[in-house]
Amino acid sequence: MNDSLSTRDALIEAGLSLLIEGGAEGLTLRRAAARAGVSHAAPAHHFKGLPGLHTAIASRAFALFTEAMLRRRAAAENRPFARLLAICDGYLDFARDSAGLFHVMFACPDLDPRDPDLAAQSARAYDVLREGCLPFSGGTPDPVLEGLVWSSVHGYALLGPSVNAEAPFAAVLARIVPPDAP
Amino acid sequence: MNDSLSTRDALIEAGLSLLIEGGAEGLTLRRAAARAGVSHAAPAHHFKGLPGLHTAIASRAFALFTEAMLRRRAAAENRPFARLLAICDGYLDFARDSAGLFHVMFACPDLDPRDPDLAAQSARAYDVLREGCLPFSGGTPDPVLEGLVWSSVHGYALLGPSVNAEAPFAAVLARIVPPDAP
DNA sequence: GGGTAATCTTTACACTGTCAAGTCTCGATT
DNA sequence: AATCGAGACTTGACAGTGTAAAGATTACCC
Repeated sequence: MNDSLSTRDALIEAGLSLLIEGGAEGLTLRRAAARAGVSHAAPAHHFKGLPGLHTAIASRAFALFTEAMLRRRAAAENRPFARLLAICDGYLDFARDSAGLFHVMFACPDLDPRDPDLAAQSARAYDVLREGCLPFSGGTPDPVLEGLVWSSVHGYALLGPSVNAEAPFAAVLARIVPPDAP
Repeated sequence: MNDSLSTRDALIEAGLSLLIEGGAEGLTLRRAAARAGVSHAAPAHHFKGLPGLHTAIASRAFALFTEAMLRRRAAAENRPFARLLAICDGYLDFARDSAGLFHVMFACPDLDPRDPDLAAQSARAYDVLREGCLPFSGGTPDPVLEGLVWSSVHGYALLGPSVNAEAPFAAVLARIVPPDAP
């Protein structure tokens, strides 16, 4: 039984590494099974087919995603703009360096949106962003500001090189919230 | 020869309808070939494999995308904020109603970025957005503002329901550029 | 006319996800 | 303690995918 948990995790870990190495197209049920050392039909017992594996992987990926944002935030100055920018930089780092995971998290049409684990992990990630916005609305949540920041960084991450050249994200963010006073 | 052009177009048209009917997973080389009335290997002569078909379809889809934005803009009041909002609404309409096409245009990892047709059509689409931003920067282009608007509407389109409830896009846009005076 | 290039079909191959049936192990019940 | 049974996993098969090679057919140009 502990063994079963271990192969389930092994399958998720194998899927993560396949996505990191080979991008969005690198992940395959059979390849993940092979890398985990089990037969090609083993995943069907732990997940509901490929969509199930996708959502399990996305759940883990959201945890790594949150970690990337927190890591950046911890290294930033403790001032509102610097902190929010650091969070967004973590967002952009992850989207750039782990494009395969990012793709499964946000562009995979077969994720199970009712999976409680996935919902919890993604909520945790968004909470980081939300909390970074708080200082700009006097400590009480401002849904419109949160939606704007979130949409902006997400769109910026996906559009990528088309915008970056002429508009670094720090400049974009400075149009949304006031930069720290010198 | 005219026949060859016609089957090439028939393949693209078949791909478009498959994407509209069945979403991103509805498109298949073989299905498009069958719907176009040719054998499953015919597409290989007109496109470089599936990636080639994808970029050809994306090119056409960008034209429809531009059309959706222009249609909305034409029905809007001739005031800066109303026009830019209308353009963005066209953007969001298309992303919602033609999710399959939108996915191929923006989330397909195998598009050929050097295809001149695709580059031209996507540039045409972005020009609409850019021109909608002009009145807010005194008539001279403002790359940072363009990047902000573009990222915001794109991110908003993809994050979709997670944000919409509490933050309609009109409210989001009103944080970026000043609404029209009453 | 003869040849040539393009268009399309046929055939084959490796790979994918999924399903059905069988094997095995281990724990609980009687 | 023997038996049962449920879960984990394998094996084998199937339909469907993209791609490549090789052959047919057609249209066009010299």
